[in-house]
Amino acid sequence: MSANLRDVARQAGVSVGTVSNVLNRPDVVSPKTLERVQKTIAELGFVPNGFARQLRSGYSRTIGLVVTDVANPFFTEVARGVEDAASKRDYAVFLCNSDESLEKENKYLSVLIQQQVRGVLITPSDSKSHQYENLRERGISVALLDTETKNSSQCSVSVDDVRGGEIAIEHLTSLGHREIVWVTGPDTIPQVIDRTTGVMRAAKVTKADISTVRVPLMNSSQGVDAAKKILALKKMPTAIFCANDLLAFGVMRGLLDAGIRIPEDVSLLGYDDIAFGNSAAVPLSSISQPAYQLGVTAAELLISECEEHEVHAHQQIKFQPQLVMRASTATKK
Amino acid sequence: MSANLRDVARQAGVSVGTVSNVLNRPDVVSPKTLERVQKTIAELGFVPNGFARQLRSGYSRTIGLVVTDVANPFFTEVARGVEDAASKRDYAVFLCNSDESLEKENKYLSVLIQQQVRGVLITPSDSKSHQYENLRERGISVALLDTETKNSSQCSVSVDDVRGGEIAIEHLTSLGHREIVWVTGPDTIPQVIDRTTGVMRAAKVTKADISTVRVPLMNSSQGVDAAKKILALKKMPTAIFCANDLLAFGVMRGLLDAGIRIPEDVSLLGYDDIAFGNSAAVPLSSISQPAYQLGVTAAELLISECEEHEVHAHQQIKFQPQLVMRASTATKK
DNA sequence: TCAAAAAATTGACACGATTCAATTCATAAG
DNA sequence: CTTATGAATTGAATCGTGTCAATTTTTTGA
Repeated sequence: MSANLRDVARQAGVSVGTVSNVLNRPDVVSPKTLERVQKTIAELGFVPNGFARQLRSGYSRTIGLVVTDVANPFFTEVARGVEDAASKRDYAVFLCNSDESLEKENKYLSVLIQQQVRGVLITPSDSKSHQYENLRERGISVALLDTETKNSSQCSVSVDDVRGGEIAIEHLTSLGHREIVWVTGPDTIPQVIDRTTGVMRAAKVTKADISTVRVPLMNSSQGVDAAKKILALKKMPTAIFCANDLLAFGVMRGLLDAGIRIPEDVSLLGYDDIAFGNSAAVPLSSISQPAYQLGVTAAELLISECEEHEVHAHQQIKFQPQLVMRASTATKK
Repeated sequence: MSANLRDVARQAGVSVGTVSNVLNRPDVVSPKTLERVQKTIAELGFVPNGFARQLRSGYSRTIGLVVTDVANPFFTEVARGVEDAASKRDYAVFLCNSDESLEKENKYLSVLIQQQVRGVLITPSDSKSHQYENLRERGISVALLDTETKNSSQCSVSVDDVRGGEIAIEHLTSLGHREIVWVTGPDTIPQVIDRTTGVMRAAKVTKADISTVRVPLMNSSQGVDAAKKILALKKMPTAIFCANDLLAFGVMRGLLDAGIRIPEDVSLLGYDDIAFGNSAAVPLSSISQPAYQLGVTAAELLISECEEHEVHAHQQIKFQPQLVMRASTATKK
């Protein structure tokens, strides 16, 4: 059906070995031949068969990316970074969506094994999982994305979530707030755990009073539910900090609908600083993370681990979050 | 390194053909042999090599999804639909982002060919492209996503964009608006072409006066630019219709920053009805499309085409868009 | 018990690219 | 003009599995 290496060789009047060299080591081919073969390749619309190539070399040029929620613009941005970096090195990316469920995560990891990916970039949906060892035994590199790792036997690229939690509380208390509600997801999610740690640590220092409102998923409709819970509290807080912007948007909607003014009645702070933040009903103050950069760095690190397995030194890269102040947080009246 | 078919065959004292049969057609193997071979497979921890398997069979269980902008929540939602449906049928999905560039689109199509995907779901970034025939010649099914096709030799799943354009203008004119600005992207993009057709058709009927503001990309920062262009017009319109919500968000920001009130001074209508619409500074009226459903349907259609190539009848499925009225559009004062 | 039919098994070949030892070609030096 | 040297090219062998015509073994029926 479609042209293969042999067809190209015949058409160009050279051997298959030469065509292969044109593709993989163009420097050893004479310029004249190189040009002729490349022209033939273009004419026939030849594209090398990845399977055959992989069968021979033993390695694929694909990686898997497992995130907890593609619908979250933060992860979309991360995914773009991963894809751009991967594509630059001629890798293709499988995108998998775990929906914060360990079961779905494991299912996708199986799929990735079947697809014989070279490496996997994963945002764990749970703080502990043994499946990763399983992958490594099969020679598949694994790097953690947006999560820090304690053991130095793996790469990780993360943002300092503990510090992020601290910055948030420091910001709110510096505005005079002491009664703060922390709206967050399941405490099995690594980011949630770290941000909570930061929140509690800073609260201790600044003598703030934190009440936690926990929801099962970190999206905007759960945020609306959280708002209801907050409205039902005996005592309304003067500030609310949400574990991500999606939650914050939901909370904002829920509060505004109930006639609560932001930031006059209550300050609202999000996390992630997604692009919609400044288009929101009340432009949302947030903790910003370098999402795209995170993706690029992670992909580069993973691919370098894949290709230089022997000399590769595991790295744990940690970016710093940053406060972005907009209209939704203000001094306590 | 790891055991292969031949090793198993030797160890179990049978031929490679028999081992292959044990794996793929266990019913033709005698129970006695079956058990012995399976035991050997377990002992050696043999896992068949996917590359070789796929190389031989010529088929993979992967599909490619090419969208113009993953950062756009509309496409994210579509992607989720595609992935859920694909995963249900044990297919993995390569996600590719063309950024509305024909060049990037073609590059990704090459990558997908290399990966020997079984089929491709594509949102064309240009109204004409010959590359698709190229794919089909290689036995890769192609279905169009979010784009209608004229010729019945391919599947397509789309939303009636012409009608969407009409609905928008009908809505705005029914509110009394006659001076309308149409903010849109390059007129090479199929959706842009269709929506423009609808806009113009409805404008003729309702005697509305349309001026077009065109930007090179359909994202929110381009929307801000569009707002500047609108502010520079000799005569301010009373209503603005944007080709997607991201543009509308940008326009909204640009206008609000300039002190223009929405909808009091000007009505603003978006397209896509993304989730953030009702969290926006002014909740955005929009034309809604069944994004998730679009993705699910497209994936199912594509996979059925892949697997039942002979008996498959190409279908062109068209969903209908719907007006969602929020606060950003109002009667002309 | 034997021939015919059915079931089970075999193993060479194919898939398409990569590799590398062997060969041919081009260039420079003597 | 010859030889030595390096550059360019060749093509058979290889990766691990699936396929299928051919062969061997087992079952069936009289």
